[in-house]
Amino acid sequence: MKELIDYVKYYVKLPAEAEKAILESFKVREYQKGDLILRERDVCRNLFFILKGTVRTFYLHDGKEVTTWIYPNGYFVTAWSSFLLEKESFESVHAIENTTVAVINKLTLNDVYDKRISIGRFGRFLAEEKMNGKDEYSKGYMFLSAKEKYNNLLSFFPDIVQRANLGYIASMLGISQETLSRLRGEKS
Amino acid sequence: MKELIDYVKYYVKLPAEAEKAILESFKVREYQKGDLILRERDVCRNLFFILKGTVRTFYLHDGKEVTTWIYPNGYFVTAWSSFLLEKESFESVHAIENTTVAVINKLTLNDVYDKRISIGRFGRFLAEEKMNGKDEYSKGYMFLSAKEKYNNLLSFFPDIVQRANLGYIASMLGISQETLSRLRGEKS
DNA sequence: CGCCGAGTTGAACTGAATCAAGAAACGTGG
DNA sequence: CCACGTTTCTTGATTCAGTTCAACTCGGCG
Repeated sequence: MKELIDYVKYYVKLPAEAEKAILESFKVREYQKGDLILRERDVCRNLFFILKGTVRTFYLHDGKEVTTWIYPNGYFVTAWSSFLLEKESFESVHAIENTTVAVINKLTLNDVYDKRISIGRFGRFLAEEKMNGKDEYSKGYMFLSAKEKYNNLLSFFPDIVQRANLGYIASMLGISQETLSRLRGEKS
Repeated sequence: MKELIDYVKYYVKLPAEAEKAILESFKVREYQKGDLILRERDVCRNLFFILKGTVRTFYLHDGKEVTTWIYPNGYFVTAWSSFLLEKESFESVHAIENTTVAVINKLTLNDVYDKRISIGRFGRFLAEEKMNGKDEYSKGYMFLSAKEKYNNLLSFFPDIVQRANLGYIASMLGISQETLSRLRGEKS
């Protein structure tokens, strides 16, 4: 759980009781490679912090799986739209390695947000930072070729090739598996 | 300013003093069509709520302007990455009609966030909702053809054609001006 | 009247998708 | 530890939506 506490501390000062509140509110849970952490059409009532392993989110489009993102340990994951709006999720969350997470459900989270001002502030920073990440990502990637997208991804997530297979990575980049395979074939 | 108060009230209960704090913290400012509200490379220290008019954000890519989004009245705008991280903005904010905004600077905003719990909570909801919007948008648009993107845009922002010119709209959709012009030419 | 920005139309080109086989690698049970 | 089925990855040929470049139209306005 240290990784989670450090993550929160990166954003806000955390008094001892707030740290205690976090440790009490999150539960540790384990998944096997291949397990579905959240199934499409369920309402996602949990927020997960990955302590160990790798997770992807995906949804079905024309009967085919589309990977939306791949998350290594040290990141928060959930089906955001489902979690925030309490509606059925269009995406699934899938452990692609043996994975350990810290889980908190929405009710508990809201409770902690309201009771611990520092954690409430952290919640805002987390949302702001996620929003900003998505914003910069979508703007930055718009004009990149398939090759540039891939090199870019490798630069900030180099071991993704060990953690996720070709098809997932290609899908996450919005390119076909064949194209990505050809890119790998070329040198540099 | 009523529109702004209503916007906040949509997300949170707003005690009278909190409402007063908002009215005191935001200043009204006017821009002429064509004015730059924020210039690229400046640090954006303000958050704007559009009371009247239309605004777009854009950045330069290979010497050409790329419109990232077009906002009508009733929305918050800023150069998010610059505002949140207090770094130089890569994008500019541009009034494309005569526009009236309510402005708040970051210091004042943080102050209000900390002093008024309801407004702090609103800040988190705002960030969460923006994040979610970007998320669903980017996922939803990935597999749409140029035509579907345009029809989709028209369905939730029908008067955009009156408010923004062809080039801005095409750029915002990530398609060329020529392609959008051809789409308009087709019937239906 | 002639210029200018905005929009339209035409023709040629291209990056990446798709379709279609194969080749490797992987793991499970005998 | 090997055989066999399954999944993952590679390679080739073809196709297409949308880009690019270039020229042209239209309406407004000094």
